[in-house]
Amino acid sequence: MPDGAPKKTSRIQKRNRRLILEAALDVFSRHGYRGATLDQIAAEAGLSKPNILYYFDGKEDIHVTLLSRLMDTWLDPLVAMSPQGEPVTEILSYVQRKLNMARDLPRESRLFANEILQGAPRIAPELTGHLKPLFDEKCALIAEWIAQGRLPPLDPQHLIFSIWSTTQHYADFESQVRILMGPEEDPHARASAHLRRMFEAMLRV
Amino acid sequence: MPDGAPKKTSRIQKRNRRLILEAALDVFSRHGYRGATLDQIAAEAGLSKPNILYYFDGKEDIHVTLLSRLMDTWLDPLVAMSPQGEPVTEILSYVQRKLNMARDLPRESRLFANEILQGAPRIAPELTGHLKPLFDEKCALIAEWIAQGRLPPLDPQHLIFSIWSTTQHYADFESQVRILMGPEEDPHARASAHLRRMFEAMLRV
DNA sequence: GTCTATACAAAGATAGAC
DNA sequence: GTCTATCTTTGTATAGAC
Repeated sequence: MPDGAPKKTSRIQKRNRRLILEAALDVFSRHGYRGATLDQIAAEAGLSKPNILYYFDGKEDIHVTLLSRLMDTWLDPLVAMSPQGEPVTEILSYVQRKLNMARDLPRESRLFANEILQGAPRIAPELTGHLKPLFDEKCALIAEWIAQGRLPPLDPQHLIFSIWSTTQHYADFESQVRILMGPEEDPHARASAHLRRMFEAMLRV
Repeated sequence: MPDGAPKKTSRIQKRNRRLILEAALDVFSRHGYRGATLDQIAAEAGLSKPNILYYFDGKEDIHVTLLSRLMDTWLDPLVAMSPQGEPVTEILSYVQRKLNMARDLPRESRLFANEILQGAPRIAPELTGHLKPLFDEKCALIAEWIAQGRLPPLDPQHLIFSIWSTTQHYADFESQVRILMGPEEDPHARASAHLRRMFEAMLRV
């Protein structure tokens, strides 16, 4: 492409790839990698199975494409935790953003959960390459806040694990939560209040 | 069986059923229901595939048998939370028992996580029948402690969710934790100290 | 009770017409 | 680019000998 010619991805191609990835997110998040079938994805996308394979090299290609494209969105709330802000506020806001994400993007949460649960066979490189540096950076930030006496002495790594697990629980274990809570007027609001209280208590110097 | 005749389960039958369930726990917890194959289970159990199907009616039969047999063990730590004890001690002990369980029985944790994650299709009745009543009972106990002023006003249901999620995280998301923590001398001890501090802070009146 | 051989179904992928 | 038809592999389950 010497003269900067476009990659020739037509409008219809973009649309179909988007349709496929949207359907795949649905199916993979509900059934896991092995449990998902191309037939289901094709049916949900409203395309034929061979047509799916015209746009992607195969089932695994669809899966890794999905995971890669969603990784940035998934990490956004942590990226937004800023050295400029007030420590307790920053962390409590992070908890809220993460909980909102579990509410708004439960399929994405379950997609990642399925993959990690089975040993992260297809996403380990992304974790090492993208998540780990970000994780280390934010742990260092929290450690600095502690050193400055702006946070009580706590374990930055395990604090982040606790934030992840408590918030994602509402997406990943939604079926169990629903069975145990019964019909609830506003489940998100109660969870939000609970987590704010919990982490507030923990972060008090 | 009028005269109380034994069910005629020979020693070898018991042994083989045990071998199969042990192998199945391994395979199902690593790959999920759909991802697991009878070939793998047979290979790990050291038996032939048809022999597996002599002892169980099929793949699903093995799976539900596993889940049912493990349910009691799984709920033990919560059952042990006693009205007689001191509230804060009882809850902190529960956290520790649950964390120990994630360390000692990670396969069981992942088996349940896989099932819940996919909507609990095969275990919903057990959840409704066994887990729900126990959950309600313990929520009522915590609510009583709060009413007596022995605990701060917190949300019993979400407190239990937070305990489950933070402790099981170390089993269910072990692959991610390992990538992020690197080689660790005693990961369990650090997690244990962190969770004790966190829930202690939260439970302080 | 256990095995070999095999039936049967599901699912990933390809061929080739249009 | 999209389809129908089909190949191939894999996986659950059964038949029947021993």
